[in-house]
Amino acid sequence: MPELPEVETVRRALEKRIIGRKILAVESNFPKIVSTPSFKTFASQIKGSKIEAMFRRGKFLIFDLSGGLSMISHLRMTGHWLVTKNLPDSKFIHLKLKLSDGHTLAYSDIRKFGRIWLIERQDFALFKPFAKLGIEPLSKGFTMEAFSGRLAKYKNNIKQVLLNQQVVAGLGNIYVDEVLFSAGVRPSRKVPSLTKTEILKIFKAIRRILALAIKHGGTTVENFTTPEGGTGYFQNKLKIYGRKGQKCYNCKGTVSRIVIAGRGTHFCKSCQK
DNA sequence: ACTAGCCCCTGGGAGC
DNA sequence: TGCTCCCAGGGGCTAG
Repeated sequence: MPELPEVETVRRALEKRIIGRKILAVESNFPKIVSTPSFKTFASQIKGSKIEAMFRRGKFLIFDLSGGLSMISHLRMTGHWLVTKNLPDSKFIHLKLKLSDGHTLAYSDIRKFGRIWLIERQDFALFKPFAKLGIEPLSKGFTMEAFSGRLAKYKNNIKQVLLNQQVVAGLGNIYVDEVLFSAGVRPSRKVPSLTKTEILKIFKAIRRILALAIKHGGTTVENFTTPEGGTGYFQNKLKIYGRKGQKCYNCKGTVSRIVIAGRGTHFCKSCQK
């Protein structure tokens, strides 16, 4: 499932290959993939525009287009972007953008959870999914003060709070488990029970693990691939996620799996207090 | 203002 | 082998 490091990996790969290209034609077999505006409006507005820049905010990808428009994409569970001259014939490809250099920029999504939006750049502030988005964890604004200040609002368990995009933008199920293992904190711990030292450990782990995961091109579980069709490498570095029943790397214990907030949650009973 | 529960989807694994 | 059932999972939405 694409989280911040996977989305950043996609952004970097796309940036190298599509900036400066014009969108010549727009096609879809599933118009609902475009959330707003209507697909018809979307298609007519982006046709002929040039892709000028690419950004990421949390798990959102932003394509800045000429004419003051931004196309925004969220991959949710199984979304992919592909750039290719030989597009495979796939029922999972829901959007095809023919580019001026002969490549097709295509969006594929098995479960169709992902969504695409088109907004006027001047209306960025009105774009609802961004309005409540939390701190960008790799930005300068992500300080221990800012982080603990955000946490102070919540009484829930730390796993659920870290999954909440209003607190820190971009963490998902895999990296929350990895962060809490690294920090030695049980996912079920209520936020008010955390000591300052524990919060500091979580804070540092967030930055360290996300940066490391980006360095390794993200994590491929389920079916994350880069726009070139390659996989990430961070799955080989996972210390706790998906390791139910296996030996903890830190101690002789066994990795446990429980469900918190409807998410599979992995932790070590002896290493995480 | 925060929290719980439901919903969207499909491939794949479990059970028979 | 092949059928049916059920589940994961991000985030939007509604209700409490």
